Amino acid sequence: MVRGEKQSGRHEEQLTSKIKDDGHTLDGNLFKSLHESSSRKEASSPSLKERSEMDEAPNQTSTNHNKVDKDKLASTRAEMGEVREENKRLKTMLSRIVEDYRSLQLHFHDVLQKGKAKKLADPSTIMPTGIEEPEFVSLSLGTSTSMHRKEEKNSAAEGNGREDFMSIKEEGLSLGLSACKDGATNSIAKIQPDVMTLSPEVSSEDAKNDAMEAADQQWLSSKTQKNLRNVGTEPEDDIGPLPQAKKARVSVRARCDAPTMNDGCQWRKYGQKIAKGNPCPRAYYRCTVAAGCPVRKQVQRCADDMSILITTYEGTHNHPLSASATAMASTTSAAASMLTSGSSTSLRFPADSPAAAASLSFGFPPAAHDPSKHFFLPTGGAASITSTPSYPTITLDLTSPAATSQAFTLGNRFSSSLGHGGARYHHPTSFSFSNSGPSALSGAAWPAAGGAGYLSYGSPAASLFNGGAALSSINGRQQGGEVPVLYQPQQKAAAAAVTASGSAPAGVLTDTIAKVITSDPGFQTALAAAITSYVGTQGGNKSSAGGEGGSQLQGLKWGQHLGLGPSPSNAGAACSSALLARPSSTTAAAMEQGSNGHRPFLQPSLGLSGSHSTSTSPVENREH
DNA sequence: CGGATTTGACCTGCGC
DNA sequence: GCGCAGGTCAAATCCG
Repeated sequence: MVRGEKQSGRHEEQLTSKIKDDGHTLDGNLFKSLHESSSRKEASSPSLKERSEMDEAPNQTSTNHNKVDKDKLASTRAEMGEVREENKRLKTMLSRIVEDYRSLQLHFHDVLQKGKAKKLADPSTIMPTGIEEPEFVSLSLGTSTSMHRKEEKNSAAEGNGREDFMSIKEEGLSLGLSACKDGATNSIAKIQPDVMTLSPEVSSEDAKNDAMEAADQQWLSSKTQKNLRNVGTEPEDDIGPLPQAKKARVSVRARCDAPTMNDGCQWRKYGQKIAKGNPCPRAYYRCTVAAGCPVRKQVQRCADDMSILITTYEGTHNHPLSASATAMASTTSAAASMLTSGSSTSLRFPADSPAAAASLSFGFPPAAHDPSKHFFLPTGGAASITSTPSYPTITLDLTSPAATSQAFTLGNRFSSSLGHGGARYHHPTSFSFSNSGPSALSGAAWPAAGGAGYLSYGSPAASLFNGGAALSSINGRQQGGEVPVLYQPQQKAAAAAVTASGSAPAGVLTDTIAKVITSDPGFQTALAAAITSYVGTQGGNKSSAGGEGGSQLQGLKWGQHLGLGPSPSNAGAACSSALLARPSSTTAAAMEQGSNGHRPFLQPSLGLSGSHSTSTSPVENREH
């Protein structure tokens, strides 16, 4: 009896001390234990009372024992009273802590909402470099986040709070997101909860990811050895020689009138060379978004068809990316990931599939590519993946020589920079691409976003996604939001917007999308990376898919859909509805309101040309 | 005047 | 070892 009380008292002491220790940093376990202990005491207290009352009866038979027992009883009751008081105290404490926790949570959400509102209201606050932009996404092109993971291990202790924070914010986002703990690489990221590194982090692929990282770092190392004065303090310098591996490249072929495709990043030309077998010079660019960013790109026109621009990306951004650049980075990252992980996915549509017939028409003659690794869709119009063994490269072919009549032109994209007089030419800021059907949008929008690696899967879903993403970026940059409706979830809107014919019926398309998504884990991973690049940047905020469905898709839901969702049709429907979402700047606010203040699925693009006097891509301001 | 581009020179890797 | 090709550097030049 007394022993039970003592035990109970000890338990309370432990609890009290724990509460004192933890203060307001209350976690779920503490909540649980407090609740349990309280209820336990509630349960235990009456039993003690009953026992003491039961003990009272025999005490009346012996006066000797009576005194002793009465003393015991009194002391026991006194103890019980103490316990009850302590119980009350604990309950009060618990409720206070819960209250504090909830008010903090509310305050936190308030702050988030205010920040978003500010950002939406004042586009001038957009930081082109992304340094102070809390919703940028750090993406690795063809690399994993193992570098970050290493640092996570090192700073595991100090990262705990942050991990809790992320877990709160992301609410179980399980698409391979990991908190970006750039550590030395990006100290800013440490204090930016929304800065994340996206990568398909499948545990079984950790080794492969590490290999990729090694490849990347080796490349960086070799570069920095030669170029210490430029990037002397860059963290890559600290990385020593690493196992032999080739750096993955992602090459993009697209019809583009402009000298370069604009991908949301800032590039500086550092060289030009006439490559063998091509009269057109190859231009070399390096990313200037952040000092020392190792990402390079090569731009060259196709010798066979001058209208085709071949852009090859390589390297890993060491800085957060704007939303528009994220589109490129995420897609190319996924493509490179697929490449280096050995996944040679080829999505094949049924021969009679309307999706196959009506969608991807950016086929490319096999002879023009390295025949070593080719993946073509059977319908002729196809996305191709090229991988050269010596230098692993994925070629994303977004060209369609036949569909010039359906050229899709996105003009005046950088009206802001043009308005500032930064650009002398109108044409470089627009581009036209040839495609057909809904995927035409992806083809057209791809260069706008700077990449659409998922197209390499030949999936209309991916195409649509990238189209939507890129279009959202474009729309986000339009002044006053006065942009033509390019694509909408509704089939009617799509038909009205896309003058090109050949749109596949939405239902069939959705069906195909569902099949594609559910049948190919590689695609799931890639698509997940792309989606999380948008969902994830919202820090786990519920994202509205917008459009007619208006379904709110959290990261978790995406994970469920993309992973092993219970229903393939659900997955397809969910993805298609989300992929088709096109929140223009004019509708973004409405969407936000219509979804309990949650942000739309696709955010307006940020920081394309920013405050730079010239356009995002300097080359665009000049004629070669 | 500062920043971006141009362009010839230089470096490196690879094949013969 | 040599030549070639790809890639990079950096001084000169251009441009706003």
